[in-house]
Amino acid sequence: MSNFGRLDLNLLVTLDVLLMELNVTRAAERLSLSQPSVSAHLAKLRAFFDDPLLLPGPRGMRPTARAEALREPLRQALEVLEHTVSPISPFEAASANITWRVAASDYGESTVLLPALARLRQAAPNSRFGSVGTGTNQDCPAGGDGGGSIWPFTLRTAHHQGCVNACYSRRSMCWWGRIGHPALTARPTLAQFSQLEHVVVSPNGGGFSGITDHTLEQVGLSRRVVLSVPHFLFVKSVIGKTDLVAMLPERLVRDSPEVQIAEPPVEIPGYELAMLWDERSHRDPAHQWLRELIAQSV
DNA sequence: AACCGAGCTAGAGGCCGGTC
DNA sequence: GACCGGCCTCTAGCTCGGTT
Repeated sequence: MSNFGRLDLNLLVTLDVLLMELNVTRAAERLSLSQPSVSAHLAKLRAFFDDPLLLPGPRGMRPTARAEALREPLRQALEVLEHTVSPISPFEAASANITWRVAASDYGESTVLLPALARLRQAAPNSRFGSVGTGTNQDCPAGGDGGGSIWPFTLRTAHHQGCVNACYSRRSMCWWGRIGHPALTARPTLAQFSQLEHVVVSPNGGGFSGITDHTLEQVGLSRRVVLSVPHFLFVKSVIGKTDLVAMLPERLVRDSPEVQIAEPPVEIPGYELAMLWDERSHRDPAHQWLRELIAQSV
């Protein structure tokens, strides 16, 4: 149809009802239009199809052969359209068969995803769950195979423009070193603390400063960061087997037998545990369901 | 603000089938 | 055949909302 682009698709709805009712007045009532309006629609349809479509007959109208040929394909096409534009149905986790992908650091995996995993498996047994690392320069994930993506424990950066951010927990930082580390029992001054050899976690790779360094900068000091690693769990091994010390999330190492905690000579502000997700996934029912589950599990 | 299109009400007229 | 009722079509004048 060469002039299809100029066709008012509402006219097809009118035609569909006309072919069901075979009566302009009843079609108008069904469409909540006036009878002259439906009559005008019919006139436009006749002009478009270059066919009378409906002819006056005994007790109503009779469809032409062209109209009869249109009836079923039109009905099917409108059903597809109606389904396409109808409101999104609520997410049914029990029967859903989708794949979620979540970007998280190893700390996020152990403290956020692990507690959520059992509930996730129970509530959505037919769905899959993929944990992907927080690599360098990654933008907000755009959504998985019909599921979605979430970034727990990620600091908002320029790469996360267009993401929705929800903080669901505040965490504190503690000073950690190996069992028997002399510095941790000597209650060092701030200057002595700064001279110790530190290890930092840089999930994006290669960074040598963090919240602690920003705090020290404000009092005119800087610490010796001699090791930067991308994974939190590796730091546990490092500080348990060397004289390096680290400022780490309290929950990460509190059950580790090789390390001990000490009060740092300076108060380090805590951090927000947050989820980030693509704005396009914000209203997706499956995505909303997973976000809610993770938030409840933390 | 002017214009345009869609839709409304109200009214007139034509066509058709049923009834007397 | 005349009359009546139901239905369709068209026109006029109006409102309303969107566009220019």
